[in-house]
Amino acid sequence: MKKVTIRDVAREAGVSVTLVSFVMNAKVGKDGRLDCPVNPVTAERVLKVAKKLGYRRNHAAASLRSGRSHTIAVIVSDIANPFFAEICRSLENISYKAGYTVIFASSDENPEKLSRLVDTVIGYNVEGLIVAPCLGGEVALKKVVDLGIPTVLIDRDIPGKEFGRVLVDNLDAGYMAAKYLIHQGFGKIEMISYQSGVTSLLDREAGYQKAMEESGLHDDIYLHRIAYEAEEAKKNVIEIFRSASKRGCEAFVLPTKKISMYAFNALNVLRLNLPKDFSFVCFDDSDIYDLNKPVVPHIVQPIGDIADNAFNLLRKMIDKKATEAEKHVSLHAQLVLGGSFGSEPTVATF
Amino acid sequence: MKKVTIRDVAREAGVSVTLVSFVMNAKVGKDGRLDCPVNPVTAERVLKVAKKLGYRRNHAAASLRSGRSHTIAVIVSDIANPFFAEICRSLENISYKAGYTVIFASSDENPEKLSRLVDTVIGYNVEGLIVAPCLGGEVALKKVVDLGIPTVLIDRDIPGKEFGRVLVDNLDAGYMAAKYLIHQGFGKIEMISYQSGVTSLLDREAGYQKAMEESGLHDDIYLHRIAYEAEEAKKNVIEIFRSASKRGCEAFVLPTKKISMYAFNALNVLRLNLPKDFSFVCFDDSDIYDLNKPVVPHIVQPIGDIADNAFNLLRKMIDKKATEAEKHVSLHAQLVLGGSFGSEPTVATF
DNA sequence: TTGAAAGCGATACCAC
DNA sequence: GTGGTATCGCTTTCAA
Repeated sequence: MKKVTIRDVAREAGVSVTLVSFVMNAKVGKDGRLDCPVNPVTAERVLKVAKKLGYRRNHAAASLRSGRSHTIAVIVSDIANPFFAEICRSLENISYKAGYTVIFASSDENPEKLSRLVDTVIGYNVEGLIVAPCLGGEVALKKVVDLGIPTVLIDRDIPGKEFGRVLVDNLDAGYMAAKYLIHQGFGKIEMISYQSGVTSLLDREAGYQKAMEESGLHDDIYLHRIAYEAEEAKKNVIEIFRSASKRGCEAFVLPTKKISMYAFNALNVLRLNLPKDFSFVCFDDSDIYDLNKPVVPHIVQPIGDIADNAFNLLRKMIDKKATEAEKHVSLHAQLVLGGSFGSEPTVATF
Repeated sequence: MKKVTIRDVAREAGVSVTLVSFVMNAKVGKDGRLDCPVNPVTAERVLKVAKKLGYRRNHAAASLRSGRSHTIAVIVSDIANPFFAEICRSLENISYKAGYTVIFASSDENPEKLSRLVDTVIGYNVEGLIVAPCLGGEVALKKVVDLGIPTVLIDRDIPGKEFGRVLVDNLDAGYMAAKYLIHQGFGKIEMISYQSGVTSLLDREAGYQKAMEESGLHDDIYLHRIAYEAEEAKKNVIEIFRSASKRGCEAFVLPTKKISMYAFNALNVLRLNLPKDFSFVCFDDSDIYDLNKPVVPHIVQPIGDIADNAFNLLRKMIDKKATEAEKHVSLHAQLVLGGSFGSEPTVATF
């Protein structure tokens, strides 16, 4: 079966290619009729022929001629990370509804790959980019904005006036985590973070500290910094837990999913139990948070909101309608206190 | 900053567009030099000019003219499902290395959306498709093969001679799960599945039954079929567990991650413990399998292999080099017995 | 309301 | 080795 072009349709319908083009690009108005300068009867015929022949617009040709691609690119730092996978799912849905096609790619935290990906998607004439930058990605992204391609940053920030931004307030998230534990009556609250913190982590740490200070617990601030490498990190956390009760520690803020997993592992190894020996506020999502009794409080990023805002902002930027104020969106994280697979989560905001 | 075309490069380098095209499409041979009929000195100059001007091939134009897009589409049934997210990640990596760009999309188990997605990607002149079909996706996919677009099925099978297939042997997977428990000395092994089973589940059930029969446990086969809806399913599973010990049941095969989660939930609700009261073999991946002591045996699909095989098969089909025998790849699932975040998993095959 | 014709930026073919 | 040019399928004036 060979390709059906606009000419085939035109010939078969007995009209010019122009007419066919008009019809194929017409949007259906509110009254259900096509809003294009074509006789409705003719339009109907064209539509029928197109369908009969199985015509499909050749995107390459349309894009080449019009300069528009109705395509955006989404580049995340790791598409296998459930957080990013969810973001991609949402973005794909939203874009699809808005008539945009999405090209996804994963930079795998590699600035060089990011740079080549950027070249590729530029070649696709994408109208805009949504990027979760990897470390060192500044150069590649500078290139994109220099070309005048609207770009929205998510998850991580990097400098640059032209970027749109949809970021979660991580200071607030860390603050909320600690504050919740304080409200529960705990005072000796410790936090376990990484040695080499990225901005998002540093912000969460700052939030924890702010909450502690605000509640007169300045002297109880205890911030651990573990190795990033897994085996080492596991050991570090076990050490921290081994001596924790001696210090009178009652609760932990665990600012990433992985750190939380290390903590659960340590509980296992030391035969400790969650509500009895310690309280946790974890981050992100895990089956184990839900299956614990009671549910482990955890802080999640509003994935749907991130995707919505990122796409809408990008569209505004594409249409050159984004004001400077709109170009920086800050979202609140949420504290999840209950609910599990199948049930609506119980959400709180402090 | 405006676009740089091949003509700009040609003018600046003082050569014809043909030359530039040759150079830009040349592959670097083993000896490090470009394999194209161009004077190396000229080529060098062209390359330098192209770089200076920031030339990037216009993909739409190239694709329009050549009919090739170096693009494949991957359509999964739910991109937020970690299994598919991992598949996508692997596919993106492999394709990228092979010089292919991937368009991802998610049909969200909706045949209509699948159909529209198919239309869209066909318009992109994709050279091939990798699809995890959703229920009712037959029609849309028939359209694709009718157009002669090479298509590889993963995860689920649907009829059709033209499809390539990379599927996991689910019968084998179910067999392995039951066999492992039998080897552990259990006899009263039950399985919890859904009422409305898709093929993959039915195969796993058949595998369980085969293993039981083979070991002379035909009379102990007990296959529960719970509701698909979450709240209902949760209750069903709790009921099953409540009466299980009275029946003398010792172990369960839990053929999906969700069913496994319901089972863990039931343990919680009924205050039962895993090694003491029952043994499980679960499916897929979950933090909770790893954090249990000992690790909960679980069966995983070989994601990397699926992606590798799917892409390689697709390439062969694109190049029309796939024999009929090669068009059906069957992969073995793996039984994971140990290891957790940061450590290599311990894998066994029966 | 309709149609003819000019390109968009690359590649492919053919001539030199 | 190198260059001229028709062409891919569509959108977009512009004219009728």
